[in-house]
Amino acid sequence: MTDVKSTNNPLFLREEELRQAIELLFFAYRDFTAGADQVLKDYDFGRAHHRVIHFVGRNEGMTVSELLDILKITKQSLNRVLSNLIKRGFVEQRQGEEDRRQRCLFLTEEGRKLEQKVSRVQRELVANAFREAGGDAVAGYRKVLTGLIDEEQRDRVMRRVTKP
Amino acid sequence: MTDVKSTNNPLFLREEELRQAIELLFFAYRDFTAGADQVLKDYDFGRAHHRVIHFVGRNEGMTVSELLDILKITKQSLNRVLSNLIKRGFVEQRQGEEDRRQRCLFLTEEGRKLEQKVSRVQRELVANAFREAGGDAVAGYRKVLTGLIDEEQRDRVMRRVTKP
DNA sequence: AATATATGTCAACATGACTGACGTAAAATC
DNA sequence: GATTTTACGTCAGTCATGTTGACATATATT
Repeated sequence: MTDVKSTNNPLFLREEELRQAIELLFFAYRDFTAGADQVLKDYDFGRAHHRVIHFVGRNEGMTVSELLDILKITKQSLNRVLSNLIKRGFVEQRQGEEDRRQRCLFLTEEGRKLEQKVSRVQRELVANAFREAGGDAVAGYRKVLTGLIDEEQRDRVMRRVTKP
Repeated sequence: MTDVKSTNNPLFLREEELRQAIELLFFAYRDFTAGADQVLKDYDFGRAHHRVIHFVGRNEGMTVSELLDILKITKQSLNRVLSNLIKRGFVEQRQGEEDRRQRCLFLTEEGRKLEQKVSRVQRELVANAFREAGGDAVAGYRKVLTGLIDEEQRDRVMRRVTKP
């Protein structure tokens, strides 16, 4: 039987390298989200609330359907967390000026405070990782992660990420 | 009022850079998992099953508690998916030889096939991103993601990731 | 012999996703 | 002006996956 693991088999090395990259992403994402989750628990909010606060914070005045498009969840799913956030005064809605069917979303003062608090934890984690890794590594991180985004939507997503 | 967004304010640039890095991670992870989820749906398996198959595949003979430690979920949670995988013949348990309380976990032939199938989708995605980004970028990706892993456990996790 | 550990299991519950159906107001189109 | 489409909300039921807490069983360790 052929020794697939032979050191000189470039295909195996490639596969192993890819498997490691995949696992690395799993562990990094797990620990990356852990800090924010901890803070949110004090408010009885979960990751779903966080995502709403994050994206509304970065796109003040965005509509509900824009948010749905980013999150890729159903409106019923969104509605549960969104109406909760509104009821508890972290997010507010204003009728669209041009199209009055739209509900434009904004963070309240309270919402902005929470966003800052949670974001800070994550930013500090990423800042440390960036500092340790160095500028070239950061550029590489960006390149690779960009390449992981669904090609069909990559441009649109990247415009959203880098625009605000 | 001070213009916090002034182009010459390095603090703002830093914060914006970090926010973009965070969002990038969110979108990349979302799309990275989408492909695997699709395949798993055909088997009526979810992400939880995938994680078990992945880690058992990469650590044949690992014990239940090792797996629990990696996944950071409760044994009750694990048990639901694990017993399902066993019942359906994708994973098997063997009593530990040294410590007979332990249940060592292995993929069956069927399990290995599924693991390959799902892994392949993800590996192709990552391979494309790596190819587009280039070798230096890949090194940077690894450095940064490693830095995102909880410092306390980083060495242990990295040994696990790179060992097998 | 007593205690600790590895695992399994029952029961109840929370979160956040889903589908499907239906309603309402406003915009767009015929 | 009537009709259709769009943006959003909502009710109802389901599913996947996580949680706590309590308890059982076999095996190791002390």
